[in-house]
Amino acid sequence: MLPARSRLTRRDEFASVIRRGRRGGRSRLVVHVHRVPGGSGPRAGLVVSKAVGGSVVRHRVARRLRHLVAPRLDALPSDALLVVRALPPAADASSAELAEDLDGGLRSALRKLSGSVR
RNA sequence: CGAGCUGGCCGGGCGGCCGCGUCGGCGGUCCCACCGGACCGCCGCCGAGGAAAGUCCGGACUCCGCAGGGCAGGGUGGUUGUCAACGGCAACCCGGGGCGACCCGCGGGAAAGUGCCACAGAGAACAGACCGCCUCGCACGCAGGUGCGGGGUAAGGGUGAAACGGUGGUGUAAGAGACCACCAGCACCCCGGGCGACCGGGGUGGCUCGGUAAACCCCACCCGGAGCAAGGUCAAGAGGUCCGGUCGCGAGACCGGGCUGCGCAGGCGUUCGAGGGCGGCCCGCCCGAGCCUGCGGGUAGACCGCACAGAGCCUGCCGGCGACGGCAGGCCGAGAUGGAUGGUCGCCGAACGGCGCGCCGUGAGGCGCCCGGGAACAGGAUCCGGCUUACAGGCCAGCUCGUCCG
Repeated sequence: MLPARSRLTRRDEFASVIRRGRRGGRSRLVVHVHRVPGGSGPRAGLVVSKAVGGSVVRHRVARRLRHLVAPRLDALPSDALLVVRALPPAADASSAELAEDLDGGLRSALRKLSGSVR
């Protein structure tokens, strides 16, 4: 799972990643990636709002996403910040389905990122 | 064996691989004058619920206040206990339901006052003559009687949740607690029992009095306010001011440091006193030079609180009908802060489903096998005691009623 060091914790970091980062949307989730100079390893955060479901459902979705994000984090550059925002259909999706959407969202966000930077 | 009542408990299990958080230990790297700290790795312990939920009560804890008194406001509502406390719990009382085990009750006062009682019905709260019954007068008629008008009457009919006690008799033109007996009910008094709510018995009285207080209200008792974003420490901070330095002829600009903690506008006020203590108001007392409103701006980071030896949990004994209390021994049980307790695979698996197969039974159906299926409600966030609500299903104990056998 995600060690504490590679988590996003600050409110303004979340805000800037969602606001200024590159988006990759899928039906069950949205991936935001932003590069901040001086980063010491990629970090990630999750957003699961009340629209997704009750407390039990939200926690289940967050746990599954955490497990899915962890191995994919190594593939990102060390100055990357990642935010995965779950949408209501994620509530009753399996881990395999979430993985599919995560990979797809990540791919298109990274493509936009490399296009804009260069 | 069937039907039921009550109480308690559990609420998916096992394993492989990969992970997360707190704490502890060991090792390494780095910072450091010291104390110590940061990061990494390995090992070990522990790591969601019976409701963690709703946030409905009660407390612990923290801050504000403590000079009071009155009014207002809120809460509770049979009694006696129990508890840190409670609107909780226990036992009992009363009323209602059930053959019973048991269950249900927002259970003070309606004879202090006020309000409200739909529809139906003639009439609904100082009752009420629609039909009926009785009687008087007049008219008609030989008569039984009929019609019109006046009066008496709550026994009967009909309406209603409810029609102003019930049954029998005396009485009367017909009737009526008008009177009498018994019964029910009410008020008061006496005796006995019980800590008490209340129960049992007797007497007297006028003869009878509706419901609603989760309508106002009355009575008794209780109640300061805000809440862990409480609160504390540190850091940062916009602006102001002072000192020093640099640049500049100068106005000033920039840098560093100290103190303070913002700026602008408007209003009210400084012994004719705003405002605060004071929370709704008043009186009183004390403090007293600032306070209020609008606009703009800043902060919401870290640590402590906070992971706690406690109204703690488990076992046994004792007291008590019980809630609970006492004593002895043992145990230490999550602590995150964008929020850990998981992901994935395999095996086993309850409910449930199947024109499936076999056996038993007259039958509804039951049992076994096979196949499918794959677990309810729901996750801490300062901590406890309760209440309420949600919940697939399972287990245990005690008790009641019925049937059969002995």
